[in-house]
Amino acid sequence: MADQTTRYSKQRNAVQAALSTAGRPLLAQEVLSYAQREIPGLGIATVYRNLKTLVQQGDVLQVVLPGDNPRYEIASLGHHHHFHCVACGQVYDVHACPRNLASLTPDGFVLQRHELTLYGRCRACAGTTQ
Amino acid sequence: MADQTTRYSKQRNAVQAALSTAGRPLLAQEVLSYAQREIPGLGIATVYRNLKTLVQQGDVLQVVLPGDNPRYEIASLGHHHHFHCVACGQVYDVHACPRNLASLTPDGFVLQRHELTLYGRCRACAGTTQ
DNA sequence: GCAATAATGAGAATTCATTATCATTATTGG
DNA sequence: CCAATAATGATAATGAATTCTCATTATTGC
Repeated sequence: MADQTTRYSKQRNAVQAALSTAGRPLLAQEVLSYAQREIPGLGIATVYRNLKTLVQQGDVLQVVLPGDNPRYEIASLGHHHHFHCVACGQVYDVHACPRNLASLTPDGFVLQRHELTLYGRCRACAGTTQ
Repeated sequence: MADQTTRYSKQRNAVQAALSTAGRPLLAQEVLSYAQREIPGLGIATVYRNLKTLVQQGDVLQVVLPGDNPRYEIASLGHHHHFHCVACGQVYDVHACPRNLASLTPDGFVLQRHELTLYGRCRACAGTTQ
Protein backbone atom coordinates (compact mmCIF):
# COMPACT_ATOMS: atom_id res chain seq x y z
CA MET A 1 0.00 0.00 0.00
CA ALA A 2 3.04 2.29 0.22
CA ASP A 3 3.35 4.58 -2.74
CA GLN A 4 5.23 3.16 -5.61
CA THR A 5 8.19 5.17 -6.80
CA THR A 6 8.60 5.65 -10.50
CA ARG A 7 11.87 4.44 -11.97
CA TYR A 8 13.48 5.49 -15.17
CA SER A 9 12.95 3.25 -18.15
CA LYS A 10 14.10 3.72 -21.70
CA GLN A 11 10.70 2.50 -22.85
CA ARG A 12 8.85 5.32 -21.12
CA ASN A 13 11.44 7.70 -22.42
CA ALA A 14 10.89 6.45 -25.95
CA VAL A 15 7.12 6.87 -25.62
CA GLN A 16 7.52 10.47 -24.54
CA ALA A 17 10.12 11.11 -27.23
CA ALA A 18 7.79 9.72 -29.88
CA LEU A 19 5.09 12.21 -28.88
CA SER A 20 7.56 15.09 -28.73
CA THR A 21 9.10 14.48 -32.11
CA ALA A 22 5.86 13.58 -33.89
CA GLY A 23 4.44 17.02 -33.20
CA ARG A 24 0.91 15.77 -33.68
CA PRO A 25 -1.40 13.54 -31.66
CA LEU A 26 -0.62 9.85 -32.02
CA LEU A 27 -2.71 6.74 -31.58
CA ALA A 28 -1.34 4.13 -29.18
CA GLN A 29 -0.42 2.03 -32.19
CA GLU A 30 1.40 4.95 -33.79
CA VAL A 31 3.31 5.55 -30.58
CA LEU A 32 4.31 1.91 -30.70
CA SER A 33 5.56 2.17 -34.28
CA TYR A 34 7.53 5.35 -33.57
CA ALA A 35 9.07 4.07 -30.38
CA GLN A 36 9.97 0.71 -31.86
CA ARG A 37 12.51 2.46 -34.07
CA GLU A 38 14.40 3.09 -30.89
CA ILE A 39 13.41 -0.04 -28.99
CA PRO A 40 12.61 -2.85 -31.40
CA GLY A 41 11.28 -5.24 -28.78
CA LEU A 42 8.81 -2.75 -27.34
CA GLY A 43 5.37 -4.20 -26.65
CA ILE A 44 1.97 -2.55 -26.89
CA ALA A 45 1.18 -3.24 -23.24
CA THR A 46 4.18 -1.18 -22.23
CA VAL A 47 3.03 1.65 -24.47
CA TYR A 48 -0.39 1.67 -22.80
CA ARG A 49 1.15 1.44 -19.36
CA ASN A 50 3.44 4.37 -19.97
CA LEU A 51 0.84 6.50 -21.70
CA LYS A 52 -1.30 6.05 -18.63
CA THR A 53 1.54 6.98 -16.32
CA LEU A 54 2.46 10.02 -18.39
CA VAL A 55 -1.16 11.20 -18.48
CA GLN A 56 -1.41 10.80 -14.70
CA GLN A 57 1.78 12.80 -14.26
CA GLY A 58 0.32 15.51 -16.44
CA ASP A 59 3.05 15.25 -19.06
CA VAL A 60 0.75 13.92 -21.76
CA LEU A 61 -2.84 14.66 -22.73
CA GLN A 62 -5.36 12.29 -24.17
CA VAL A 63 -7.06 13.71 -27.25
CA VAL A 64 -10.32 12.12 -28.30
CA LEU A 65 -11.77 12.99 -31.68
CA PRO A 66 -15.23 11.93 -32.77
CA GLY A 67 -15.46 8.29 -33.73
CA ASP A 68 -11.81 7.47 -33.24
CA ASN A 69 -9.60 5.85 -30.67
CA PRO A 70 -7.82 8.13 -28.24
CA ARG A 71 -4.68 9.91 -29.35
CA TYR A 72 -1.95 11.28 -27.14
CA GLU A 73 0.11 14.45 -27.27
CA ILE A 74 2.55 16.28 -25.05
CA ALA A 75 0.76 18.46 -22.55
CA SER A 76 2.71 21.67 -23.01
CA LEU A 77 1.06 22.79 -26.24
CA GLY A 78 -1.67 25.03 -24.85
CA HIS A 79 -5.20 25.37 -26.15
CA HIS A 80 -5.60 24.32 -29.75
CA HIS A 81 -7.78 22.33 -32.11
CA HIS A 82 -7.33 19.58 -34.64
CA PHE A 83 -7.49 19.04 -38.35
CA HIS A 84 -8.27 15.48 -39.34
CA CYS A 85 -7.21 14.60 -42.87
CA VAL A 86 -9.89 12.48 -44.50
CA ALA A 87 -7.36 11.10 -46.97
CA CYS A 88 -4.40 9.98 -44.86
CA GLY A 89 -6.11 9.89 -41.47
CA GLN A 90 -3.44 11.94 -39.74
CA VAL A 91 -4.39 14.56 -37.21
CA TYR A 92 -2.69 17.98 -37.16
CA ASP A 93 -2.70 20.67 -34.54
CA VAL A 94 -4.44 23.95 -35.34
CA HIS A 95 -3.46 26.75 -33.04
CA ALA A 96 -6.11 29.21 -34.13
CA CYS A 97 -9.44 29.26 -32.32
CA PRO A 98 -12.86 30.66 -33.21
CA ARG A 99 -14.03 33.65 -31.15
CA ASN A 100 -17.18 34.24 -29.27
CA LEU A 101 -18.32 30.71 -28.82
CA ALA A 102 -20.18 31.89 -25.77
CA SER A 103 -22.52 33.70 -28.14
CA LEU A 104 -23.47 30.36 -29.67
CA THR A 105 -24.40 28.92 -26.31
CA PRO A 106 -28.13 28.72 -25.59
CA ASP A 107 -29.52 31.03 -22.92
CA GLY A 108 -29.08 29.70 -19.43
CA PHE A 109 -26.34 27.29 -20.45
CA VAL A 110 -22.87 27.78 -19.00
CA LEU A 111 -20.01 27.17 -21.38
CA GLN A 112 -16.87 25.68 -19.88
CA ARG A 113 -14.81 24.49 -22.82
CA HIS A 114 -15.10 23.46 -26.42
CA GLU A 115 -13.60 21.16 -28.98
CA LEU A 116 -13.42 21.86 -32.65
CA THR A 117 -12.42 19.31 -35.24
CA LEU A 118 -11.81 20.35 -38.82
CA TYR A 119 -12.05 17.77 -41.57
CA GLY A 120 -10.59 17.95 -45.03
CA ARG A 121 -7.33 17.30 -46.83
CA CYS A 122 -3.95 18.11 -45.40
CA ARG A 123 -1.32 19.88 -47.45
CA ALA A 124 0.28 16.61 -48.52
CA CYS A 125 -3.05 15.11 -49.60
CA ALA A 126 -4.63 18.23 -51.08
CA GLY A 127 -2.91 17.74 -54.44
CA THR A 128 -3.54 14.02 -54.63
CA THR A 129 -6.39 12.71 -56.75
CA GLN A 130 -9.41 11.40 -54.86
CA MET B 1 -30.59 -12.30 -53.33
CA ALA B 2 -33.75 -10.44 -54.31
CA ASP B 3 -34.11 -7.17 -52.47
CA GLN B 4 -35.87 -7.39 -49.22
CA THR B 5 -38.90 -5.21 -48.86
CA THR B 6 -39.29 -3.25 -45.66
CA ARG B 7 -42.45 -3.91 -43.72
CA TYR B 8 -44.09 -1.72 -41.16
CA SER B 9 -43.39 -2.50 -37.55
CA LYS B 10 -44.53 -0.66 -34.47
CA GLN B 11 -41.03 -1.14 -33.06
CA ARG B 12 -39.39 0.82 -35.86
CA ASN B 13 -42.08 3.40 -35.55
CA ALA B 14 -41.40 3.75 -31.84
CA VAL B 15 -37.68 4.16 -32.46
CA GLN B 16 -38.29 6.97 -34.90
CA ALA B 17 -40.89 8.54 -32.61
CA ALA B 18 -38.43 8.47 -29.72
CA LEU B 19 -35.89 10.44 -31.75
CA SER B 20 -38.51 12.89 -32.96
CA THR B 21 -39.98 13.65 -29.58
CA ALA B 22 -36.67 13.72 -27.73
CA GLY B 23 -35.45 16.63 -29.83
CA ARG B 24 -31.86 15.84 -29.00
CA PRO B 25 -29.43 13.09 -30.00
CA LEU B 26 -30.00 9.84 -28.13
CA LEU B 27 -27.76 6.92 -27.34
CA ALA B 28 -29.01 3.51 -28.41
CA GLN B 29 -29.77 2.78 -24.77
CA GLU B 30 -31.72 6.02 -24.44
CA VAL B 31 -33.72 5.16 -27.54
CA LEU B 32 -34.50 1.84 -25.90
CA SER B 33 -35.72 3.51 -22.71
CA TYR B 34 -37.87 6.02 -24.56
CA ALA B 35 -39.39 3.47 -26.90
CA GLN B 36 -40.07 0.99 -24.14
CA ARG B 37 -42.66 3.36 -22.74
CA GLU B 38 -44.64 2.54 -25.83
CA ILE B 39 -43.51 -1.04 -26.32
CA PRO B 40 -42.51 -2.58 -23.00
CA GLY B 41 -41.10 -5.78 -24.49
CA LEU B 42 -38.79 -3.98 -26.91
CA GLY B 43 -35.28 -5.44 -27.07
CA ILE B 44 -31.97 -3.68 -27.63
CA ALA B 45 -31.21 -5.75 -30.73
CA THR B 46 -34.34 -4.41 -32.37
CA VAL B 47 -33.31 -0.88 -31.52
CA TYR B 48 -29.92 -1.37 -33.17
CA ARG B 49 -31.50 -3.08 -36.17
CA ASN B 50 -33.95 -0.26 -36.71
CA LEU B 51 -31.45 2.51 -36.10
CA LYS B 52 -29.32 0.92 -38.80
CA THR B 53 -32.26 0.70 -41.18
CA LEU B 54 -33.29 4.29 -40.50
CA VAL B 55 -29.75 5.54 -41.03
CA GLN B 56 -29.54 3.63 -44.32
CA GLN B 57 -32.83 5.12 -45.42
CA GLY B 58 -31.49 8.57 -44.60
CA ASP B 59 -34.16 9.26 -42.00
CA VAL B 60 -31.74 9.28 -39.08
CA LEU B 61 -28.18 10.50 -38.65
CA GLN B 62 -25.50 9.05 -36.46
CA VAL B 63 -23.84 11.68 -34.28
CA VAL B 64 -20.47 10.84 -32.78
CA LEU B 65 -19.06 13.08 -30.08
CA PRO B 66 -15.56 12.74 -28.69
CA GLY B 67 -15.12 9.80 -26.37
CA ASP B 68 -18.72 8.66 -26.41
CA ASN B 69 -20.84 6.04 -28.06
CA PRO B 70 -22.77 7.06 -31.15
CA ARG B 71 -25.98 8.99 -30.74
CA TYR B 72 -28.82 9.20 -33.21
CA GLU B 73 -31.03 12.05 -34.30
CA ILE B 74 -33.61 12.71 -36.99
CA ALA B 75 -31.96 13.75 -40.23
CA SER B 76 -34.04 16.77 -41.08
CA LEU B 77 -32.40 19.20 -38.67
CA GLY B 78 -29.79 20.77 -40.95
CA HIS B 79 -26.28 21.78 -39.99
CA HIS B 80 -25.81 22.31 -36.29
CA HIS B 81 -23.54 21.57 -33.37
CA HIS B 82 -23.85 20.06 -29.92
CA PHE B 83 -23.67 21.09 -26.31
CA HIS B 84 -22.68 18.28 -23.98
CA CYS B 85 -23.69 18.85 -20.38
CA VAL B 86 -20.91 17.72 -18.07
CA ALA B 87 -23.36 17.31 -15.22
CA CYS B 88 -26.23 15.27 -16.63
CA GLY B 89 -24.51 13.93 -19.74
CA GLN B 90 -27.30 14.97 -22.07
CA VAL B 91 -26.50 16.39 -25.46
CA TYR B 92 -28.39 19.38 -26.86
CA ASP B 93 -28.53 20.78 -30.35
CA VAL B 94 -27.00 24.19 -30.98
CA HIS B 95 -28.12 25.76 -34.21
CA ALA B 96 -25.63 28.60 -34.29
CA CYS B 97 -22.31 28.08 -36.02
CA PRO B 98 -18.98 29.92 -35.83
CA ARG B 99 -17.96 31.87 -38.95
CA ASN B 100 -14.81 31.85 -40.96
CA LEU B 101 -13.46 28.53 -39.92
CA ALA B 102 -11.61 28.47 -43.21
CA SER B 103 -9.44 31.23 -41.80
CA LEU B 104 -8.30 28.87 -39.04
CA THR B 105 -7.23 26.25 -41.53
CA PRO B 106 -3.47 26.00 -42.11
CA ASP B 107 -2.17 27.12 -45.51
CA GLY B 108 -2.47 24.46 -48.16
CA PHE B 109 -5.07 22.50 -46.21
CA VAL B 110 -8.54 22.14 -47.74
CA LEU B 111 -11.41 22.38 -45.29
CA GLN B 112 -14.44 20.22 -46.03
CA ARG B 113 -16.48 20.20 -42.87
CA HIS B 114 -16.20 20.74 -39.14
CA GLU B 115 -17.60 19.58 -35.87
CA LEU B 116 -17.89 21.67 -32.78
CA THR B 117 -18.75 20.34 -29.36
CA LEU B 118 -19.44 22.70 -26.49
CA TYR B 119 -19.06 21.47 -22.93
CA GLY B 120 -20.55 22.95 -19.83
CA ARG B 121 -23.76 22.91 -17.83
CA CYS B 122 -27.18 22.88 -19.40
CA ARG B 123 -29.94 25.17 -18.19
CA ALA B 124 -31.33 22.53 -15.86
CA CYS B 125 -27.93 21.79 -14.34
CA ALA B 126 -26.53 25.34 -14.27
CA GLY B 127 -28.25 26.12 -10.98
CA THR B 128 -27.40 22.84 -9.33
CA THR B 129 -24.49 22.67 -6.94
CA GLN B 130 -21.42 20.86 -8.22
C1' DG C 1 27.76 -5.57 -5.97
C1' DC C 2 23.40 -6.64 -3.99
C1' DA C 3 18.88 -6.91 -2.47
C1' DA C 4 14.43 -4.90 -3.15
C1' DT C 5 11.20 -4.07 -6.28
C1' DA C 6 9.57 -1.39 -10.43
C1' DA C 7 9.19 -2.24 -15.34
C1' DT C 8 8.88 -5.16 -19.20
C1' DG C 9 7.11 -8.47 -22.93
C1' DA C 10 4.06 -11.90 -24.44
C1' DG C 11 -0.04 -13.38 -24.54
C1' DA C 12 -4.29 -14.41 -22.02
C1' DA C 13 -8.24 -12.16 -20.19
C1' DT C 14 -11.54 -8.58 -19.95
C1' DT C 15 -14.88 -5.26 -21.30
C1' DC C 16 -18.57 -3.71 -23.70
C1' DA C 17 -20.93 -2.02 -27.65
C1' DT C 18 -22.69 -4.06 -31.50
C1' DT C 19 -24.08 -8.02 -34.47
C1' DA C 20 -25.56 -12.73 -35.55
C1' DT C 21 -28.53 -16.72 -34.60
C1' DC C 22 -32.80 -18.82 -34.41
C1' DA C 23 -37.29 -20.02 -33.03
C1' DT C 24 -41.48 -17.35 -32.85
C1' DT C 25 -44.59 -13.60 -34.21
C1' DA C 26 -46.43 -10.06 -37.27
C1' DT C 27 -47.24 -7.96 -41.73
C1' DT C 28 -48.71 -7.98 -46.36
C1' DG C 29 -50.27 -8.94 -51.14
C1' DG C 30 -53.43 -11.72 -53.28
C1' DC D 1 -57.98 -15.97 -44.68
C1' DC D 2 -53.33 -17.65 -46.05
C1' DA D 3 -48.92 -18.42 -47.45
C1' DA D 4 -44.55 -16.12 -47.80
C1' DT D 5 -41.35 -13.92 -45.39
C1' DA D 6 -39.83 -9.69 -42.80
C1' DA D 7 -39.36 -8.43 -37.99
C1' DT D 8 -38.81 -9.50 -33.30
C1' DG D 9 -36.79 -10.90 -28.65
C1' DA D 10 -33.55 -13.38 -26.10
C1' DT D 11 -29.24 -14.50 -25.90
C1' DA D 12 -24.90 -16.15 -27.71
C1' DA D 13 -21.14 -14.55 -30.42
C1' DT D 14 -18.06 -11.10 -32.21
C1' DG D 15 -14.46 -7.71 -32.51
C1' DA D 16 -11.34 -4.61 -31.02
C1' DA D 17 -9.12 -1.77 -27.74
C1' DT D 18 -7.31 -1.98 -23.40
C1' DT D 19 -5.82 -4.28 -19.11
C1' DC D 20 -4.12 -8.07 -16.41
C1' DT D 21 -0.89 -11.92 -15.27
C1' DC D 22 3.39 -13.60 -14.41
C1' DA D 23 7.97 -14.99 -15.17
C1' DT D 24 11.99 -12.33 -16.36
C1' DT D 25 14.85 -8.14 -16.61
C1' DA D 26 16.38 -3.54 -15.23
C1' DT D 27 16.94 0.23 -11.99
C1' DT D 28 18.14 2.20 -7.69
C1' DG D 29 19.68 3.18 -2.94
C1' DC D 30 22.92 1.53 0.13
